[in-house]
Amino acid sequence: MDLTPACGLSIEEAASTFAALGSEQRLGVLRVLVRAGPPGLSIGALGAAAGVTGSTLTHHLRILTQAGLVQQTRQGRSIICAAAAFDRVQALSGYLLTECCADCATPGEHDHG
Amino acid sequence: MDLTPACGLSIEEAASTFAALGSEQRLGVLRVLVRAGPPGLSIGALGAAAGVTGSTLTHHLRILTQAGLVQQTRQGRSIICAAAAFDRVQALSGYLLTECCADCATPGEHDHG
DNA sequence: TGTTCATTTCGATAATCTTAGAAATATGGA
DNA sequence: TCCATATTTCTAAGATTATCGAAATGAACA
Repeated sequence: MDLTPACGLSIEEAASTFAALGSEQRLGVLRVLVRAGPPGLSIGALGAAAGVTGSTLTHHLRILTQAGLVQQTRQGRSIICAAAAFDRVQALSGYLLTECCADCATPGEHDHG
Repeated sequence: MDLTPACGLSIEEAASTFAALGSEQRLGVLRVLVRAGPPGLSIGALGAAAGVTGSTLTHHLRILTQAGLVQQTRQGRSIICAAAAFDRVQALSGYLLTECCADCATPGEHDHG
């Protein structure tokens, strides 16, 4: 039986991506990063803005990067980080909305109120 | 300074909701539940279908319920669980899309391809 | 090549999460 | 009341995650 969902995320990928977002610290980092926009921020600047530095920041950044939520590019001595949340969040909501609900509901009908 | 986002989720709520989804086991439980649709399933039936039982299931169910992803109703001897993922996923994507990106992008412009 | 700045790896500790068995609680029925 | 069923609480072990300081690596520049 094929369990691969339509949105292209396996249950393992979905879980680890959700887990990557499941930390206030990382959500804070991502927040700074997303607000910084396409140009991104160096890891140093990011750490200063988010209140996380050194090896701890490296740790969280690895998790966010592996989840595809952040992209890194070397620029001179620094490493520039930029958020890539749009696609991921769409894939994530797609995971629950399309994959999980394929049998029981039509996505698009759900209402917020 | 007010950090409350437009989508109504605080960073703490967002993080704990993401964390609730950040487990293959819980994602599996939620999957069964969402596919079961509005009528829901008893905890026993849910556990049997998802391959999780007893205290472990109680544990995961508490997390999902506290995150607002699952709702429980007593029905005779059993407790019926039903998924409430639609609203939450919308709030969650809203969190990243609206709250995080308020300064740098207009939600709605992001494209999947 | 040597120096400096930026980031990572290493190593250790504390904290949190997961899982599960056994006992306890709650509900419905005889 | 007594019994059977359904779920939870208690308790504890094992696994994973978070955090941090110090040393190490990588890149640019004199």
